[in-house]
Amino acid sequence: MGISDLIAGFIQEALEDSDGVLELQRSDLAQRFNCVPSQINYVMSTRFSPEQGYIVESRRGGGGYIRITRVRVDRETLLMHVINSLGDTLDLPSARAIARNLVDNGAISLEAGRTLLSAVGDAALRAAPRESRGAIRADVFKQVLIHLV
Amino acid sequence: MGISDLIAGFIQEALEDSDGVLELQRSDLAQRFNCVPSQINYVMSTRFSPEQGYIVESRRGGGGYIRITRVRVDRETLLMHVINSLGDTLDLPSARAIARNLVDNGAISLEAGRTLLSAVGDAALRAAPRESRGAIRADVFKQVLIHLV
DNA sequence: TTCATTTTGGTCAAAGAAAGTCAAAATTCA
DNA sequence: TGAATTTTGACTTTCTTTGACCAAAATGAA
Repeated sequence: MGISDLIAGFIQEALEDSDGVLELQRSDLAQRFNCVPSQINYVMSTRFSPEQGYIVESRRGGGGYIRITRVRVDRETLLMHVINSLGDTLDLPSARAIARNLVDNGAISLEAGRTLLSAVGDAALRAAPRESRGAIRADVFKQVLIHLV
Repeated sequence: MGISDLIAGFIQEALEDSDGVLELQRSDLAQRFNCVPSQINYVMSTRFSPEQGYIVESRRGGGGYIRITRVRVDRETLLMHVINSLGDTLDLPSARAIARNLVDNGAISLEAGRTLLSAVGDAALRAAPRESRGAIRADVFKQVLIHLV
């Protein structure tokens, strides 16, 4: 077990204690674990990605920080299920149907549903080449859902 | 948390109390927070800009002052303003800044803001050719906002 | 009135304080 | 062994703090 796992473990415990949100300083943490600061970035991107249910925000400069938020898991399963069922390409009618469903289920808010649909509509993707529109639509759709988890 | 944040916090509280307008003296404030006067200018420009919903006026000389006014614009106007200010192409950092602002202003919900950002992120647009990404990002961003108005 | 002085606030650039990126080197795993 | 993962560190970017110098408004003396 490497140092990355140690750091990840430490953060997860701290997240338990602090009930889901945690703010820390990159260099502090690096010192505590005796590693270079950039290793913290590595840990963030490999173990605390949105796909894994975390949101990581940060700020540079004096008084900078890294904030990690664990998102709740209830609708996570539902959303994950939907995400995993999506293929590499997606047409607009299907997108509409899926969004409608998620809203009806209460998995996402009406506002988020609308936002989602306007992001994958024809007007939004008009600058994209025809042949890759389906793929882009699928990517956008997935990304939005992933980040909503 | 740095000194700039302290100062900003102090001002915001004072604004609450005084119901939206506040007049103060640069050197007073600087003394109170034990910093150089120009730091006040820094705080003004980074935390009380018009984009963030404030008007800052000032006057030099004897009896000089800095007046901060919090302005409340209705969300429709604000959204329209933002939409119209967008160009044909948009980079990710700018998108982030704008979204953050809209959320802070209460013009869109946090959820919608997140949704918006994940829709224009790199992962969402990876299937789009590099050279048209900026354009697609701008289109998506605009469409989402338009539908949120 | 006119002009010098004083009292404010403004600008800008340099220095400092975090965090981010990227790719090479090291290590681990299949 | 070869590929994937992890560890490092040089370099970059962003945000903050500080200070030297500038500009404008008020005030009072000539």
